[in-house]
Amino acid sequence: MSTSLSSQPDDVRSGLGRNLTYGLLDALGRAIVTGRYETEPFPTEAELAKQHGVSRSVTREAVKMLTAKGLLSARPRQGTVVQPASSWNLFDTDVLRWLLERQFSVDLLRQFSQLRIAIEPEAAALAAQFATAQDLRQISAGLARMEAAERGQDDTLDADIAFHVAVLRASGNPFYAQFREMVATALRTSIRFTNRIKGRTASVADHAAVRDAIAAKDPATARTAMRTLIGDVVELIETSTGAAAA
Amino acid sequence: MSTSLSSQPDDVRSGLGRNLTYGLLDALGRAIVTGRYETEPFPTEAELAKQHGVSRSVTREAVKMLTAKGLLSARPRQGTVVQPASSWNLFDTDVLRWLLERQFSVDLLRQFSQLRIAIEPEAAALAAQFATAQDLRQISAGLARMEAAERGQDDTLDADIAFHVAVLRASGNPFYAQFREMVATALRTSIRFTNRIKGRTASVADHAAVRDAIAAKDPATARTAMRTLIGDVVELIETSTGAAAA
DNA sequence: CAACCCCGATATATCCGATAAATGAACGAT
DNA sequence: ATCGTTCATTTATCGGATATATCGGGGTTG
Repeated sequence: MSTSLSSQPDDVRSGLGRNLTYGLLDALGRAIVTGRYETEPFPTEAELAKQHGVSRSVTREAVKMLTAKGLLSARPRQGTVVQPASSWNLFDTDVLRWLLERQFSVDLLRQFSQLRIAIEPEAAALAAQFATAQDLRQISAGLARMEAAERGQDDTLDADIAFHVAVLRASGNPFYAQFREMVATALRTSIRFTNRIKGRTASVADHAAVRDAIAAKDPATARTAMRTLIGDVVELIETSTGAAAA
Repeated sequence: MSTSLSSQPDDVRSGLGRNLTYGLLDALGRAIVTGRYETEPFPTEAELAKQHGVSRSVTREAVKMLTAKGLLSARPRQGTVVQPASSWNLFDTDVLRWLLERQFSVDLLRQFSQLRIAIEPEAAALAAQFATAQDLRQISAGLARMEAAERGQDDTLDADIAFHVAVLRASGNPFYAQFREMVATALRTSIRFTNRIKGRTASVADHAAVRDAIAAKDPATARTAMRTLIGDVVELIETSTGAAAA
C-alpha cells in the first residue's frame, strides 16, 4: 500500500504508550479535547487506521476505550462521533490529564479547585474521625517532606501531593480516596500557573494545622483548616485568571 | 468442541446491550464486582470467547473497555487480571451501577451518601451565586413535581432526582454537574433501602428551603439547607445498616 | 400529491486465521 | 549455585470476508 512505508503517520508507534492501542488512545484523546474535530468530522474506522498506520483491530480497540470514557459514540452508517463535553468522564484520570495539559486550561483548573473545596475539607473531617495510626503516620510523613522541601532537601510539589493524598486515603471512604490520582494530576498541572506567580513556599504551617486537628480527632477544626488551605489555592488561581484577562 | 452448539453460553446474545460487545461488557462487569474472580483466575481471551460464544474481537473490545474503566489489566503471558477495587473508577456510571446493584451494597451506598454531603451543599452554594433564570426554572420544576407526587400525580423518585440534578447543573461547574448520573443511579438504588424503612414522603418543605435560598442568591443558607437534606438520607441509611447488623 | 415500501450505499459489528512480540518458567551449561 | 538460553503461553497486531444496521433516494400506490 501507499502509506506502509510509515513516512510519518502521526507516529503512534513511538513511545506514547506501552503498545499501539494505548498510543492511539492517547493521540486521539488529546486531539478530541483540544477540539480538532469541532470543525471536521471524526474519521471513519478505515480512515483512522490508514492515517495512523495501524490495523483496524488497534483502531477499534482505541475507539472502544474512548467510548468507555465518554468521549466517543459509534453507530453503523452514522459513523463515530465526538460526544458533547458534558458527557465526558471528567473523573477519568486520562481525560482529566488531557484536559489540563491542553492550552487554555486555567478555567478548568479553577473549576476543579472549586471541587476540591467541597471534597478535601470533608475528607479531613472524616480522617479526624476514622484515621488509623498508619494513616496518621502517612500524613505526618507528607508534612515532614514539605518541611524538608523548605530546606531544599525534597521536592516541594511531590511533598505537597503526598500530604493531600494521605488525607484523602485516611478518610476511609473509597469515593474520597478516588480523588487521589485526580488531585495529583491537577497539582502537577497547577504548579505551572501558581508557581509562576508566587514564590509559593506553600504554607507549611497551614498544613501542620490540618495534621494536628486530624491527630487530635477534631473534625470541625480539620475541616476549617483544610478549607483555608484550598481557599488559598483558589484565590491564587483566580488572581492568575484575572491577571491573564486584564 | 462441546460448547460450539451454543447450548447456553452465558447468553450475551440476549438483550443485555445494543450489541454483543456491550452485552459482554455488562456481564463481565457484574461478574467482576460481585467477586466471581476472587476465587478463580480471570479467563484468558480465548477462554472468554469460547465461554460466551463470541469472537475474539468482541472479547478483546469488551476487555479493553473494562480496562479503560480500571477493572482489568492485560499483559502478554501473564493474562488478564482483575485490578484491586481501589483502582476501579467509581465515578464511571457503569461501574457504580454494577456495584450498587449487587448484593450487600448498603455500605457502599452509605459511603456514596457521605460524598454527597460534601458535593451537594457546595453545589447549592454555587448555584445560589451563578444560577441562570433557566436553571432556577428547572429547580422549581423539580420541586413542583415533588409536590405533585405528594398528591399522587407524579413519581416521587423521578421528581426527587430531577430536583437534585437541576441543582447540580445550576452550579455552572462541570465537575459538579458530572455527579448527575451518579446521584440519579444512587437514588434509584437507595430507594430499595430507604423506602423500605420509612414512608419517606421526602420532606418537600426542606427541598423548598433549598430552592428559596438559591432563588434569593443566599449561598450560606442554600448550603445549610442542602446539608440538612442529605444528612437525613445518611441518617436513614445508617439506621438501616445498624438494623441489619443488629 | 402524499404516503409507503423497497433497495442500494455506507459505516460499524462480527467472525476468522495467521503472525509478531512479550514474558515467565523450565532447563542446561559453566 | 548462578547465569543465560530455549520454550511455551498469552496478549498484540494484522487484514480479509461477511453480517447487520441505517439513512436516503426513488419508485410505486392509494
